[in-house]
Amino acid sequence: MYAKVIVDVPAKQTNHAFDYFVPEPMRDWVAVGSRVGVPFGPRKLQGFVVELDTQVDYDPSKVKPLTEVMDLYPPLTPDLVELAHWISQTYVCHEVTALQAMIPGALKAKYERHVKVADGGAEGVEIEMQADGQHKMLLPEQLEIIEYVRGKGTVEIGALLHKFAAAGGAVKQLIVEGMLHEVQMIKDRMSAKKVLTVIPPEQPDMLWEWAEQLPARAAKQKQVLSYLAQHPVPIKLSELLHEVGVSATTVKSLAEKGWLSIAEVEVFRDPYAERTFRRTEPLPLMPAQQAVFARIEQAVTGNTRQVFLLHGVTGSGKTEVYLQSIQTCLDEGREAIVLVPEISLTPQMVERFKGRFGDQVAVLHSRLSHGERYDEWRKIMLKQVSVVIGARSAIFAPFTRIGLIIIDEEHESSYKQEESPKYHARDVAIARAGQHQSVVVLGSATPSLESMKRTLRGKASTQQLFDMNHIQTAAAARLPDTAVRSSIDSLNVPFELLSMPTRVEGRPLPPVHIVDMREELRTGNRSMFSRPLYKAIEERLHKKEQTVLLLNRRGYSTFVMCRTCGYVAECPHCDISLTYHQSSHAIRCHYCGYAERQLTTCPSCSSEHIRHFGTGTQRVEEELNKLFPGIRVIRMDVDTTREKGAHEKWLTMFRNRQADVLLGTQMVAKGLDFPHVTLVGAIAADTVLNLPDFRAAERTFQLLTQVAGRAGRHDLPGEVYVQTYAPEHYSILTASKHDYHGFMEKEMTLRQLHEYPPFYRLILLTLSHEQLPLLMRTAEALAARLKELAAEVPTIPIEILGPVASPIARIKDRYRFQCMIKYRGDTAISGLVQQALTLLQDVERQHKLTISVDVDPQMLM
DNA sequence: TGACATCAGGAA
DNA sequence: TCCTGATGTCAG
Repeated sequence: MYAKVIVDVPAKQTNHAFDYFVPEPMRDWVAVGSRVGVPFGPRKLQGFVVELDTQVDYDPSKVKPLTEVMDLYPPLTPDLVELAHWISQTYVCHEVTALQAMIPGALKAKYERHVKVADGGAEGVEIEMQADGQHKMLLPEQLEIIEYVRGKGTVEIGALLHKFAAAGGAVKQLIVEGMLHEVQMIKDRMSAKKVLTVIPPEQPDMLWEWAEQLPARAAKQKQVLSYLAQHPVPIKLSELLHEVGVSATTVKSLAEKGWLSIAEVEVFRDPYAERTFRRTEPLPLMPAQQAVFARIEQAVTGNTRQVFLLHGVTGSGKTEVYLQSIQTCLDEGREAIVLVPEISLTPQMVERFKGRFGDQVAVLHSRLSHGERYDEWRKIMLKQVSVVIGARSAIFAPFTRIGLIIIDEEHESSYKQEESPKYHARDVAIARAGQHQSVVVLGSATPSLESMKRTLRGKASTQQLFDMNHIQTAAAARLPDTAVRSSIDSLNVPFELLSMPTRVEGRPLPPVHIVDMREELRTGNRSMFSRPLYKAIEERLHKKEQTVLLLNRRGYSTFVMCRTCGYVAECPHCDISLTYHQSSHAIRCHYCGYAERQLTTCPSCSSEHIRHFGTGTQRVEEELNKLFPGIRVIRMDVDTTREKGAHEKWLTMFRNRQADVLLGTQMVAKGLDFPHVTLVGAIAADTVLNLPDFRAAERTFQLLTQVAGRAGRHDLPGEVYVQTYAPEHYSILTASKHDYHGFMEKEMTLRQLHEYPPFYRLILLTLSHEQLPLLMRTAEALAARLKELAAEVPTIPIEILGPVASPIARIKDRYRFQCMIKYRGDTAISGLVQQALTLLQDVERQHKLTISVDVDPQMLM
């Protein structure tokens, strides 16, 4: 039997499966999805089995055997292996990169090189016979090294070199001469946590008898035996010691007598072990919820692939619909995956799922430690759970019978991974649903334009409006050979729109007041709080109600500027201004980590009038304290929530009304639900609007809608204040009227007019290199090649834009240039990109030029 | 990617 | 002639 293996070398030349022989004893263990150790040239590497076969095309005499199987159970399912291939094709990345993204970081291979004393080598003698018959004298330090290694068994090379650094090349020489044998090891970064556990005998009654046999002075041992006789179940050693009040030796001596056994038992690091979740029952559904649920239920029980786009206003009860849909899925004996944006994976959210499904739920998010994350993942793999809730990468949960995939806040850009593989979890979800014939529910109060457009397909009236651009599959067939090989599809599945236009129990959406900050300035208010918002906050303080304030950090300046000459501190390695960090009194670069002391004088004009603009939230907090002495403010931003559990701590405090104001960035806009919040203020609603991004209006609309949704969700009515310098902008106007459709229509028209997604698709290619001329030449060559290739596919209009300097033209002393491919239709053309990239292969390697490909980019940086 | 072979050029 | 660094090639 042979295995095709993708090896752990992310390079173009090795981006294909290699054949290995599977030795007889391993056959029962190796499967598609197994992690294996393989010899690769002179090295030993980790790889993933992607196929098993009885024969090979390659010269069988050159095929090497697998050296080890890393796991008892393959960490990937065959469908994930197939999906990895689809991802590597669709998003233009190496296949290992995609495979690697599917397993927890704890299983990432760590390569270690060890040495041991060679068999029969240097058996305590000073003279060793060489193969060529020569006698060689070993130097004293070499002997010392050999004795050291012999004593330890095996020693890691780095450690050995370090210890015997003084002996010069002695270690290396010993390896070359064959005295020391090199062993390459592949290790996991993390292993299952094991705990010493005491296991009572099969017949607990015996314990009493044995206790009798013990001499009277062995009182402690007797205590242990009687405890176990009363509780004849396995117990952690540490727990037993604590309960009975004895030492480990006591228990060990009992184990030596064979009366009980001590074993290492795997345990799960459960981050929620300390918590109990109040069990909840399904709530009665409102008519709109009921209608939506019925449709989903029908699809789930019908076992068909179907993608629903659920448009539900904030507070319309989407979560309850999710919960009941999952229940249906579980009743069908299938599993469910729930994706939420990292930022809204709050304790509140987890609580709702744990409350309904208890131990059936695994939770995956970035705040877990490596070990916790690994253990949650293993629960999924070992089928101990059937629901997983997590951020983006939870889409790769190794389930085998997926019935339902839910993506909450479908429009969130955090579903797009910014590093390779640059996949979009929404599209991966649809692809995976195709493999399992499962249902996908995309939920949002503000569905993305991409998703919205896909609900309109095939409807004549809207088709006209939005000019659906169907590319026939025949055209796809003429694409460059590597275009789409996989049977998986994701891009051509139409969505069905479901909607829940009202809040539960008929609660009104809160009124939104737009405050024109230009007007405030004109009438002499230079504070960041407008008079209406100031009054509103004052009123809440009076009535002991709570306020949520949102400051959009993105696009908000935190730079350092000289007020005399206008000098702005910039990073010497990147073309970006340095940001001020109040906590460390330093100014630093976001991209490369460069930092310097806070300036006291201007390096350009020596003026002392330096203005350090602190992070936006800090400034707002200061101002709040100044305006409302004694106000209790909780500030939530990257600085205050870095610590583990900090997020939860602040929110609990706010819920318990230990603060009047919750001030924060994006993270306060998502999914939070506090009954006493009656006022929501957006301090600077239009900061995003000014970014050079075609999605700026959409982002602004989404954010305002989300944050407005935090007010008045319970019995107390709420209101919202939006401060802006662009009060007439349609994204702000429509958001203030809760008018999603109005916004959508306007934005669709504009996107089409300007030839942006979702009418056109984009692929962003970014090249970077230290030397500008070489970079520019290469970028030009790439663009030219792309144009050539594009001309060969006349059925699809493909436009090549650029090359131009990237918006951030230099990062870490490397210049950056980008090309944009813009094309119509829903056909993947990544094959074309792959072809063009082969042209640059040698430049890439020789001159260390890097190219990054981003299919359907979310950020155009 | 990284281990190794091969080659060119400088120092001894 | 040896050593060093650059460049090229290959991996089952």
